[in-house]
Amino acid sequence: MITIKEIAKQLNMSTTTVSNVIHGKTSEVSDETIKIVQDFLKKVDYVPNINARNLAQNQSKIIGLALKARADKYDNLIMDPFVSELIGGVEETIRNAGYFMMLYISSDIAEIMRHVSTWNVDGLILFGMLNDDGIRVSEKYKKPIVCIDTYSIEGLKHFTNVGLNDEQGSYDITNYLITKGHRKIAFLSDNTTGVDLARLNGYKMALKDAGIKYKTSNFLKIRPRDEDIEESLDEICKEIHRFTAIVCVSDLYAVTLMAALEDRNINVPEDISVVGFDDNMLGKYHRPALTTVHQDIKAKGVVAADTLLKQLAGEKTPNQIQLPTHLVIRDTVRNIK
Amino acid sequence: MITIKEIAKQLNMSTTTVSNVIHGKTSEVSDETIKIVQDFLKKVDYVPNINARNLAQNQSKIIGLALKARADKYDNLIMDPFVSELIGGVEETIRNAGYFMMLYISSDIAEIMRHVSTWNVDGLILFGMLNDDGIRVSEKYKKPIVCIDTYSIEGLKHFTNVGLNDEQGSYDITNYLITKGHRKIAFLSDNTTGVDLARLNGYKMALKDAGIKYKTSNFLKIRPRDEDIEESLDEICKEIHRFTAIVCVSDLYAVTLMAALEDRNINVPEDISVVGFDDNMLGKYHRPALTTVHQDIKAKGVVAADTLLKQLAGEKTPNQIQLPTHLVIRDTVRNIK
DNA sequence: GCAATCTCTTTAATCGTTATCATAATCAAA
DNA sequence: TTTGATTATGATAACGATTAAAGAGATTGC
Repeated sequence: MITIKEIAKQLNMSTTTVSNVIHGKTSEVSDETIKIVQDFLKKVDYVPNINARNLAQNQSKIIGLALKARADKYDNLIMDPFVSELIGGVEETIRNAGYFMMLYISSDIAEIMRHVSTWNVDGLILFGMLNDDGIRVSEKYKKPIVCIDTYSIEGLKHFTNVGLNDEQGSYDITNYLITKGHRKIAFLSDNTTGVDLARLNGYKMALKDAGIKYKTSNFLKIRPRDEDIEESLDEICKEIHRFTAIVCVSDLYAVTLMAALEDRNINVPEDISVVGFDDNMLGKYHRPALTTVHQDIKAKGVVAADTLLKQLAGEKTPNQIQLPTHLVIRDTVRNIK
Repeated sequence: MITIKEIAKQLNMSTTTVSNVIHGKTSEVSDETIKIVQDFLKKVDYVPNINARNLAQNQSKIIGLALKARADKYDNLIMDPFVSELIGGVEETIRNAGYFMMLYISSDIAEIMRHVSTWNVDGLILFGMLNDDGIRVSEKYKKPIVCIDTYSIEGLKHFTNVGLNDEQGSYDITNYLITKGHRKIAFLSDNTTGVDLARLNGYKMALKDAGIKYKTSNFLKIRPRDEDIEESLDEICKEIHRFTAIVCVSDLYAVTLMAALEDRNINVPEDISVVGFDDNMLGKYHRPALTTVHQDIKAKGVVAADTLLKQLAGEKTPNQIQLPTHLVIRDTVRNIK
């Protein structure tokens, strides 16, 4: 690899001049010299040594994307088929801005922060990572952080969050069921924190606005995608007769549930209506096709990256950015009016 | 951020001594000094400046993972839901070995190589990237490269490839159909290169071994996931009556096809049998559940990363590593014997 | 007692860029 | 002709870590 010093020597000029040309400081260099240097740079296929540059400028041009991962491999964001869209959105955006992406998959926010300071990472995107515990660690880190899908109150005070109006989306689809005559509506999820809690609240609010009382027995708890999921599906299917519709916290669970229902000869939507949230392939190719709430997961990545880039450029950004959702009406809801 | 120089000054010793302790060169430093330095390092929470270190050592501890991406967003590896598993496999493996991962999503191999030399990347994993054209560019790059799912003859001469025995997997599932009495078997794919070609060949070979003649009309061409897919599905469904079974090049296409069949009241497996390849969620949650060929996509990433790490350590590795596949018999094949 | 041998520590060069400041050259105005 | 301003170029010190080579003390052997 050829260096600036070597180029300067071969062209009989100083490193400063070469460096100025590289950085387009045209006012400092004569047109003639600029041409000579540029031609030579092209000829020798010069690539800067980024370590030297970053050392001199105390920067890195790296943006970190940290994804939550638990030891339990089935509850691991990277195992979710649709994160790759988000990753793609982030990568594309930051590469267009001249940055690089370093990907961390870990549950240990302290470990990530250590990496991040080692590499002098310019900014960080946290996806699904930030609990109140992580805030303390992240605060030490003086560079911009943007979170995705965080509902931590503490976190929102300190960092920008990009997410959906999960509550509204969930409200809308529950309300859609109600307009179709459903009143006995269950909610299916595997936990009641973060995004899932917001979706649960939207569901509850729609019930309330329709004058339907929410009982805890309306909540169907499914196990995460692990060995016990079959057992919990079995329990859920036994409860099904109490409802005419089920709001699932995600398309994945909606499709999982529908497979289990079909195995037990319970028909969707004739016997029970099912709706999801996310609008991904899983529901799109299912038959009957899943009625669900659409979100643009790639856009989440793009917007988060854009926001971070703005912060790096010194711009102010809002604390909370909510991307829109909309209903996708397909074939899993029966009109029972 | 505290530097070695500053630490040395505060402890009244030289940077060399501090550096030696950091690098565990215990033979060079007295036990007493080691303890003093280590305690101090912990106290001030020292993190090395990686740019300075890499500059001095001419390395980067970065491994690049390059994924093919076309401008056409529907034929883009990162849009494939199941790449994320592979990414996770790579990341986990290299992080455990003290490396970092930089992700490139691009179709321009020259651009990637430029990034890679800028960053002094220690090694590279190419997924779906390497055509004969890319070889020339990659050869200039003197560091280890491991490919995933490459069938380029030229490429295999130069770089290690990690993949499946796609031919065998495809042979096996076609053969399974034959043992169930099928003889009029179509093959569905969107192209005939690389992995898809290998799978096509396996299918053809199984046909041949069973004394069944392959005709070009057996090949059903589906369009990639873009606007025209519906049109091509329509054409395919009209041809369906000529066959009793269809071997799809992937689970994704199998599921896409089955949705289209259902929309036309053609039943699987009563009217036609369908099999896939990959064994992912899509087929698992479909009803009837998809009979398919299993591959471990995360393992691909892990093995590729392991192989690269071995090469970085100076070990020799085989030119070609093929991971096993196996049949997953579910409910989309009818016995017509 | 003196050189030889170990231990441990220090000095200083190096990696490739950037950035500050100084110098040199050119030109115009006073 | 001096002065000042402008433009082009050069010399050199950072940036933070690694590392070869030299130096300083302490210990040993004869």
